[in-house]
Amino acid sequence: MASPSPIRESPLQPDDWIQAAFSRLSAQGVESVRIEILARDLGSTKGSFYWHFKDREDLLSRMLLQWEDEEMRWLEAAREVNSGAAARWAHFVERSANPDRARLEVSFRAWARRDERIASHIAAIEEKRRAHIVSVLRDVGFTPSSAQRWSELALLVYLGWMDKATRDPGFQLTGRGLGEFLSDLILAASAPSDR
Amino acid sequence: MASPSPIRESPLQPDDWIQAAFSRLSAQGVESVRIEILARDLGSTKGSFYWHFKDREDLLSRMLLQWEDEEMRWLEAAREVNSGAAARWAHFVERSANPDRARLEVSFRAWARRDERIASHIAAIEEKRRAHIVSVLRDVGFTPSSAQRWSELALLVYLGWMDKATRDPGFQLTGRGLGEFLSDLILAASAPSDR
DNA sequence: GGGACGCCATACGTTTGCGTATATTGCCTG
DNA sequence: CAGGCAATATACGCAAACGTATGGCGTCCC
Repeated sequence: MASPSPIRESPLQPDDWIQAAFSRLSAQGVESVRIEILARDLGSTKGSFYWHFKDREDLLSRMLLQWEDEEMRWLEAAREVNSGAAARWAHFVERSANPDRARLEVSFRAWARRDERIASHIAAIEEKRRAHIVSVLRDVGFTPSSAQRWSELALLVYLGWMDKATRDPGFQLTGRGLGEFLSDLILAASAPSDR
Repeated sequence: MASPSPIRESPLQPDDWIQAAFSRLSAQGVESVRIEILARDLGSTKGSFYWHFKDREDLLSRMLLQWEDEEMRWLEAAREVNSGAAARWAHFVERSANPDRARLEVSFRAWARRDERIASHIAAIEEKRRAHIVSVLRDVGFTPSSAQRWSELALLVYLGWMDKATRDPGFQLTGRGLGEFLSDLILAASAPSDR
């Protein structure tokens, strides 16, 4: 678990540490991101770590920044795609339904619950995601207010799906995927036209 | 945080320790359930703890059992209430929407993600909860298969709501409550009659 | 070929938490 | 009022992690 290649040759980059830390974070939560463990995973020692990072906090904050940055960039990019609403929706759902990504996000969210700093970053991402969904729903003909309401619901379903999918591994396989859940929801929402 | 009354008089009961531990678990996760911290919270010392418990594992497993037991009992009882479906639904939602309960459950779920043992207990509760929702939906006229589908969705919304409500405290207040979310969902589900 | 510096290893001191072992205290009972 | 036991306090040894300090080793550059 999380020891990708004990054989190493060239100098370790900060990003190698960050990747190893992501791996731990995903699998076991922030608490398990331990410097000397990462060092073992990378076949190195703390000496290397403290050369690249000031301390553990430094690592953690770089992790947050990197993750947030990627999420934000993706959402930016997804907004500017000018294919149809259906395609933009599919695009969003496909990325969101990725189990590895879900595991990582769930771990960030758990972390956020114990650290106010993290929580605000999560909130920002969430808000951007919601705006994205709203724009898709509006393109499909939802009224502004119903787009708001249903985007909130869709996000709750998304959150719930991440929780469940990351706890029992069989869920994504045997059950229905996130896409189907959200489709059901949106179809139902579209049926009574407004409300 | 979590130091209810540093003044103590009569002998500490095992349950006092368990309650203090629940408090920590809710606020900061399992990792923060530390014997010597609980002792401080209770104005006591480890000596007392190890008289009542074998070790930390003992405490943790008793916590799980107690929580599971209460959830299960409640669900049993809720099933046998013979008021109308609407009342049973309201009953369920009211209990589920409790923020403190949500915080505790969310912490158990995070714990479950790192411990297979816990996960199976959570799964059992989840399953029972789903059965309860299915029975309500059926009473309201859903077909068996649509009751199944919509119960799954309702549970995802529930999970998502717990996640969100426990991360930003303003959410339960300014936004809509869990009840409204679920009502929207169920109303939408009822409209196109079947599917 | 000898510094200088980038990168890592090792050794150290400290804190925190676990679990055990051994007092200590207060009450209850004979 | 002397034990005895329930309940807790204190003291200890141990392990994991942190962060620092310092030593070693290769490479490049003059």
